[in-house]
Amino acid sequence: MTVSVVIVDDHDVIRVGVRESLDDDIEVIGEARDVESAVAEIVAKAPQVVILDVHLPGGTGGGALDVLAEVLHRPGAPRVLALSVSDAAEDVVATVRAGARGYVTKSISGPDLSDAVRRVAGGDAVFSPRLAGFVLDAFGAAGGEVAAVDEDLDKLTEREQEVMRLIARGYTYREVGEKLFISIKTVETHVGKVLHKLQLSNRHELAHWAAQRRIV
Amino acid sequence: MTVSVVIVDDHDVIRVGVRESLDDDIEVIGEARDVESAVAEIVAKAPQVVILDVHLPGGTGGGALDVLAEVLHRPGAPRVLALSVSDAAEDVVATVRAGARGYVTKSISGPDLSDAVRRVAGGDAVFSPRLAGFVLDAFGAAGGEVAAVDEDLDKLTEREQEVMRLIARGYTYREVGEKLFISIKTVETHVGKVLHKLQLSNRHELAHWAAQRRIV
DNA sequence: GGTCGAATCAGGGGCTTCCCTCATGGCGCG
DNA sequence: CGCGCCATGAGGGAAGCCCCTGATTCGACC
Repeated sequence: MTVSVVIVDDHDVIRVGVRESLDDDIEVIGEARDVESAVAEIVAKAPQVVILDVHLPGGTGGGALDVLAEVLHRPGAPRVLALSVSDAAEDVVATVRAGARGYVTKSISGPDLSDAVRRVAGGDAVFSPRLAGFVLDAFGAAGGEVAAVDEDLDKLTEREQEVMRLIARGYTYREVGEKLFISIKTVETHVGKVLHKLQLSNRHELAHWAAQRRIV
Repeated sequence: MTVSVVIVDDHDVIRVGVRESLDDDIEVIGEARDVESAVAEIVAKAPQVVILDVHLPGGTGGGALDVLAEVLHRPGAPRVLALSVSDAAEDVVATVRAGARGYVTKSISGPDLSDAVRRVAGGDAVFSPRLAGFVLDAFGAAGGEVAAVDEDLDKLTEREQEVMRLIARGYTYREVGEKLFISIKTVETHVGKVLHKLQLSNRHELAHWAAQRRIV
């Protein structure tokens, strides 16, 4: 039985690589390079599986998550296999929570990728060995916890996000104030609220937090 | 005139993608997936151009830099086009200083990649538009400066590197002192020397510096 | 045996970070 | 209209960061 797939990745080179690496019993019926065209392509072509790059330009929720949100709630939704260069726990967990049925890194071999696609099409969940631990930790241990990871960012107001980004990049309070034309004390207030809302204790953790979700 | 190339990348998918994206007048005569086999392959096949992934496993100097060091000093050395997901200034500058004749990111299109290969083969230097600025800054402004970037790390003593790593991870001076069983003042001294030797001005820049070379 | 670098540490000064309280003006919502 | 939320900002304090000078010990090297 052949499996139909749509490939979503913003890098031409990688789309070609994925397409050429897949076995003959997997048919590529569409490709897309950003959030908007991915959604359109998936709806139009209705593939069995979507191979989805996690770091995708466009959209508002961080790329791939937008596609998942848009596509999975429809009837006859495809199974989604996430493909990423990142093996950061946050990325994996967020993507799986958003509905991906598998998550493999780009270091996967051609045959293994084909195998992963077939297994996802058949209903299995597929994870690279080193990622399985993250997923089990996040779901097994947490029990019924299904809180969305991304809502953290939504808790911040516009201004807070703006300040947060600059702080995460290493600017001092003074420099942030000069950039945004506000006083240093206002910057302090914003930073204080950001740290509190995100349950962080200092600017280093904030920088790390932002780096993990590629906000910087 | 056809151009001969060797492709070096640890990801099967990307090697396939690059190979398939190249025009017919570019002949792939070899491939490699780590530092050691890359050097062997390049020496054996003597291609005109090497397409080299910047983040390569193996070796001691951070992957691609090892390959460059090993290959470029020989007679009849190939031209090297660096290929990377990263557009970080440090990566670019280090790679170019090590002898690469071009640097493009994986977001490049197939035709553009082929064009870049041909131009590098012909002796041009090729950089993605957004990277050109970094290169010009690093070389134009610095004049005849050719200092190796990696020697920066060598300038640090054992103890300084140890302290540097912990600071880069966000530990406070006090915490570093407790971890290493030395006083906070000694930590301050070490950090001061590290910052001076690396020409950095605070611990945030240090964290960024360390992250760029994957020291953390 | 003297010199030099590495590692250890102290004191102090100036700035930055983080937290606390408090206050004002604007804007939307019931 | 009052209530809450947001953005703005002030004052003050404890802790952290960065820099400076200066000092001791120890081992390596000539």
